[in-house]
Amino acid sequence: MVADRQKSDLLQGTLDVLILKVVALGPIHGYAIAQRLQQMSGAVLQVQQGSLYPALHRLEKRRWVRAEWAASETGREARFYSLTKLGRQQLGEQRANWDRLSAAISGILSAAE
Amino acid sequence: MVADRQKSDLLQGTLDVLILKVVALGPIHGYAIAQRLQQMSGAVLQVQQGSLYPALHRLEKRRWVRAEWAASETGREARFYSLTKLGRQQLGEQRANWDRLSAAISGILSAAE
DNA sequence: GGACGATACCTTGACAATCTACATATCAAC
DNA sequence: GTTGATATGTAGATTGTCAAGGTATCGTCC
Repeated sequence: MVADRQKSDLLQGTLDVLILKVVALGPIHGYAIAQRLQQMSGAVLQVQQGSLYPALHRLEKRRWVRAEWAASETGREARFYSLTKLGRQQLGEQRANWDRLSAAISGILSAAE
Repeated sequence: MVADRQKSDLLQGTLDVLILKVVALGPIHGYAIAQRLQQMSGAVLQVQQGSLYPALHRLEKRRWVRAEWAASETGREARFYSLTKLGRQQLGEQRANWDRLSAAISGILSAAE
């Protein structure tokens, strides 16, 4: 996941929860997930393919998502991912975790000098 | 940096900006930085020494912080870190980066289904 | 005197996630 | 027929963190 053109590489580990969230919005294939994240973030987030597919396989292995081949909007075959029950639970947990963490970090960064 | 007792390991790369921020509050030694982060975050963030010292050396190498030996509060010798001009600039940039990024992620995670 | 916990520094080895770059294939447009 | 978007995937390198260890000083408790 790249968050800046020049040089950024902030944030590791958040890709999973972002993917879970997008998949939770309805069955979707990998390529579209990346597009959706980019669009929803106002181009702040740009997921590289070399990050995306390993992440999807990771999530599938953990049974947080389920995959099946189906025809995409363009008529081509694509692997559609949907959230499992376990995945929905994970999404909840990790979302709470993100909230806690981002609040803690933001709090520190805005502390008065 | 550990954010959860059980299993967490969210967030990589944010340790640097957190350290820069704490150092910006005034010269401080490594051990105290870890304590301060833990305290300021309400125990959400716990920086391991194996993360802390490599990070400090990294920041020093990049000339974002400067280090010198001095006596700590307890009278013992310790390495006190202070922010350089470059470091102050970096802190500003990375803080802005964090704000952009966390806003983007939070926005996605709270999107309606 | 000796053990222990807190303070304070540090390194080593392994691991996990990401990035860059590459490879493949289909389809539409030109 | 070549380019660009769509769509999947892998390989190698890099990076940051973690777990685990080490050294040493200081105060306190027994």
